[in-house]
Amino acid sequence: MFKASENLPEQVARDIGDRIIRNRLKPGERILEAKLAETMGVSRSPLREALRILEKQKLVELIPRKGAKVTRISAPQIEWFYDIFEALYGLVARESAKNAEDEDRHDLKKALLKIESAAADRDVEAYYSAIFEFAAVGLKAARNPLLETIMLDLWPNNRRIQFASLSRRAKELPTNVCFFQDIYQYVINEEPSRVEDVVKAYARNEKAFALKIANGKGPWPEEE
Amino acid sequence: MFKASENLPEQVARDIGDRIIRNRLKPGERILEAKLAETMGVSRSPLREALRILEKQKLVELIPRKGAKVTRISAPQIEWFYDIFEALYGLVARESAKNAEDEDRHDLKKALLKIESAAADRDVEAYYSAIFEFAAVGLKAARNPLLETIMLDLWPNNRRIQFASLSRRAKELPTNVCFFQDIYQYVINEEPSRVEDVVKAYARNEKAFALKIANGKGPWPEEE
DNA sequence: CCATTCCATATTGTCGACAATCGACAGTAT
DNA sequence: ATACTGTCGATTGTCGACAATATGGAATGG
Repeated sequence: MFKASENLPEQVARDIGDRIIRNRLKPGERILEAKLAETMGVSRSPLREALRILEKQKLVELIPRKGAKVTRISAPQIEWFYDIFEALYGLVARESAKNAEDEDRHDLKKALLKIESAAADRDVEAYYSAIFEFAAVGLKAARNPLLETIMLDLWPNNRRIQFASLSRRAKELPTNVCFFQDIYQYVINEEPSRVEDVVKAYARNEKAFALKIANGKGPWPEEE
Repeated sequence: MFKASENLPEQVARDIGDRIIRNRLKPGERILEAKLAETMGVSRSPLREALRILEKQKLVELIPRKGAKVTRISAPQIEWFYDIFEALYGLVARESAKNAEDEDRHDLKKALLKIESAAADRDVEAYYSAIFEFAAVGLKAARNPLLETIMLDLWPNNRRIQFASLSRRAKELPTNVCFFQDIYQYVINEEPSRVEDVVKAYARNEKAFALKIANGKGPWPEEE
């Protein structure tokens, strides 16, 4: 089922994580090691390591001697997540504006163009792929590898929260594109505190949107 | 009464983590699973899980098929760490001031008293134990469990950085106590942005101190 | 003399089996 | 009826063995 060429636990983690993000594994659902391992054609050892990876990404909760559960995600968790996201991505933005090299600016421009074209096409999938790329470039430009690992670990959670609202976001895209244009411009002009403010505002905007969705109608079915 | 017997991987992780913090395992040093497992009288399975925990705490670096290495910690790493610490602890501080209950304020007062008495005694060990307690109370009061787990994972790294300078800190204690007195006062008065500023200033202060030590004389012997 | 290939060895990755522990349920005493 | 206790099946935790892979050094060819 999986190629042995690349790291097995990470592949398994990516697969399970994707199922969680796409809500095929429900919040609160228990994960049985033996069953999942057999389903995926691996033994329990790599599967258990995968669970540790997913715990680091806050997609599952590991309770000693009781097993793994998919983490819940509703209004409070969304607030918790975006508050952290705001603080950390504000830092990323500031440091990017301070430390970016020409190459980074070039990559950022490329990512911005992708965002713009995806938004113009109303292609939500491509749009999210593009903003991830944009974020990744910013992360690299910030020149803080520790921050980079933390943010990359948090990213699946971001995707997970956004996933539920994918269909409703099409009409919001043009508005959000402005944020990225501003961010790009301020990075180019090396205005750290400006770009920090914009990114934080963007995070608050995302938070409000996600909360509106979550409260309007629980898109994340609970299951014990 | 009796503490529920802890699970093995966490005990192993704490033991190894402590050795890293106290610099008995040197930065860059490779960790051999079989040897360490035998030394500690456990098999490789719990030891490998312990390594995953330590990776989450950024005390070791896990490289697939090449094993585990103790992470390096010198000037750049110190900057990376404290920049993140500043952003996140600023958030903790602000949220604490907003969300603290009477009980939290009471616990904070107790922790502050411990800090003050330890500082008066020039008891560096007790001082660090007390500021951890102070920080933990703040973490609880912030009412953001996600942030709490992230910060608690980062804490060993904080201790590790501070460890090298323990002996040189005795004379600095009274200065630092003022920070905590301010923090306490602003939390009590529910002034989120004030306490955020103070905590961030504290973080920058710690960063500068740690960098001074690190540059003055490399207290963290490297070893390949 | 240097680079390259190949091999022996050391080390990590994966597996299946067994032990320890948990949760549910039935049985018993009050 | 209720609370306690023992037992059983299901599930996680740990182990030792084996497979896959990396590392370092010797042999080979340029």
